[in-house]
Amino acid sequence: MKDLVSRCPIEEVMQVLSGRWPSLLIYYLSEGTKRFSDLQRDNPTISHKMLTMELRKLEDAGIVQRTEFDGYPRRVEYDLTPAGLRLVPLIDALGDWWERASSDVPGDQDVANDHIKMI
Amino acid sequence: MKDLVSRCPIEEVMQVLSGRWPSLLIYYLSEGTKRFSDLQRDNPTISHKMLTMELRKLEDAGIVQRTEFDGYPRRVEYDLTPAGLRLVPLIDALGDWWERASSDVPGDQDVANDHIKMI
DNA sequence: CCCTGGTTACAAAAAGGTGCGTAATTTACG
DNA sequence: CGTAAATTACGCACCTTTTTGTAACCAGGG
Repeated sequence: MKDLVSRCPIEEVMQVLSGRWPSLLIYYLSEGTKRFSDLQRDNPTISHKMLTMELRKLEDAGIVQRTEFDGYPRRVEYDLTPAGLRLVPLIDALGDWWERASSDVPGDQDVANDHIKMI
Repeated sequence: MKDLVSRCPIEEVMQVLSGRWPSLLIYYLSEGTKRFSDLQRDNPTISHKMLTMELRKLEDAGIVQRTEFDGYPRRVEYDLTPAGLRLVPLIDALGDWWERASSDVPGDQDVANDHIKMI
């Protein structure tokens, strides 16, 4: 999904939120300040490279604040920006919508009902 | 983004909403019933393969209703389901959030401000 | 050599595009 | 009248592009 096709804000948000990681990272960051290695522990299946790339993307989008500290083992902290914090409930609302949609569709034959609300 | 990593509803919604097309298709379908060829006209850059695949995905997710009519040239209609309709305002809220986030970040050097609200 | 956070180069995998085939019926043409 | 073409919504096979993973390397203090 390289570039936009419609110059509309919705397509733009989806461009940054699309993919497996953005929402997960935002969720874990909503718990509070995290370091690179914390986020690696939080989602063990993300590759090193993906984590840096996704964090940069979120930083560029103004969702995540990156703070670098000088020091012995170099230390970098990540937080949600105020805009990022405002985004959290919107993402939660999508999760709630999905839970409801999965449960009240009658002929929903798939495993949609054993989903666990963990974000 | 093949399979899930966290069994949480948010990751699941993002799996179906991720990408360039889902939000656009939902937007166009929120205008009312559309046929395959209508949707092709609405977004001329989507390939027919992508369009069928994305519509199937949205159908499987319970967002889109597909109705096939017998006839001379076969006719198929697509609508939003009730769940799909409930989703629309949530997506709009993301667009609004993005517009605000783009405008009130001071050091935002990119073109975020000339975005046009069209969804 | 270790640590943390990161970059780079290369390879694998996934996403996406192109074009052809198909159904059933109408219309167009010689 | 017989035949060919057009229409609509795809499925399939093949190929290119984009994304993601792997692994190796870098910095600089301990």
